[in-house]
Amino acid sequence: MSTKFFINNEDQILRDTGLRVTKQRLAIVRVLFEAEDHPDAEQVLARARERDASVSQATTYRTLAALAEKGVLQTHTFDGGVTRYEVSNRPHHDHLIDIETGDVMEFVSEEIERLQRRVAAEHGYEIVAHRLELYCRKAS
Amino acid sequence: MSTKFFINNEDQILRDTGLRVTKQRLAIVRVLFEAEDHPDAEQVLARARERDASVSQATTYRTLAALAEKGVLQTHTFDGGVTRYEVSNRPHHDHLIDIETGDVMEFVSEEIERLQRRVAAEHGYEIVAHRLELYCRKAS
DNA sequence: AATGCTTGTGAGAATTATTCTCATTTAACT
DNA sequence: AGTTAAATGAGAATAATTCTCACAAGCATT
Repeated sequence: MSTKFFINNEDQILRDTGLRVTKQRLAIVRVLFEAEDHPDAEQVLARARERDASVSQATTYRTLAALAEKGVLQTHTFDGGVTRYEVSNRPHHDHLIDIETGDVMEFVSEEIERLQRRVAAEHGYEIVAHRLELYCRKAS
Repeated sequence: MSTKFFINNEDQILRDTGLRVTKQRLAIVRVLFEAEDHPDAEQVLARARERDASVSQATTYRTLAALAEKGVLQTHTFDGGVTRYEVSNRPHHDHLIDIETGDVMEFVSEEIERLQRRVAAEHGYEIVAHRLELYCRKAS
C-alpha cells in the first residue's frame, strides 16, 4: 500500500477540472469537501488558512469561482445575503432555512421536481437548474 | 366627484405603512406599482427620476428597504445578481427565468405549494415564505 | 398660516463583497 | 534542470448598498 497509488482525491478533482494543483487550492478544496454546512467565501478562507496560512482572499475567490464554473461547486445566495458554496457531487437537494436560527436543512421531493418539469414544459422550456428555498419557522 | 375624496392610492400605501408622504416616495411607489417587470434599485431610481428629478439614490434605497420591511414589496435576488423588487399585493407566484435572454416569467402551481407545506411539516416547520426559481432554456 | 417636533432628504463618504492588476512564484512538461 | 504558461499575494478597483450629517419638509397643534 504505497502512498504512490493513493493519490489525493482533492488532487484529482483539481486535475479533472483542468486546474493546476497548488497547495492553496488543495487547502480550499479540502475545506469544501469536509464542510457540512454552506460556507461563504470568508468562512472558506478562514478554514483554508488553518490548513495553509498562505491562502489569500484573492485565491479563495478565484478558486471558488473556477470550481463553480466547472460545476464542482454550487453557489447559493439565500435571500439577499452573501454567496455560499457547497460541493455539487452530492445528491441534489433543496433548502429549508430556519429564519430564526439561520440553520439550513436539506430535502428532496421527487414529486416537486416532477411538477417543476411539467410547469417548465407547459411554457415550452426545459429546466437547466432550479432553486427552491423554504423560509420557515418552527411549527407552533 | 371632488378630488378630495379620491386620495391617491400611492398616498394611502405610504400612510398605511407609517411613512410620511413625500414627493420622492410617491414617485418611487408609482414606479413600482406600474412596473410589469422586476426592476432593481438602479432602474427604480431612473424611472422615478422621470417623474421627479429630485429623487436621489439614497432615498431610493431607503424607500425600497422600508417598503420591503413593511411587506409592501418582495425582494428577489436571482442567482447572485442584484436585488430586484416587486409589489407583493399581487397574487403569489414563482419565477421561470430564461437563462439565454434573462426574461422572467411567472407561474403558480397550487400542487407544488401543497407539497412544500408538506415537506416543511415533516421537518416540524411552517413556511413563512418561499422561493422557487426555474432556470430554463427553450425546449428543443 | 405660523409653530415646533420629528422624519425625510441629497450629497457624498463609508462599507461590504467581489474582481482585477501586476510583479513574483510555481506547477507541469520537457 | 530549463522553459513556459498559469497561479499567487497584496493591494487597488469596482459595484451594490448603507451610513452620516446638515438642511428641508411633513404633519399635528395652535
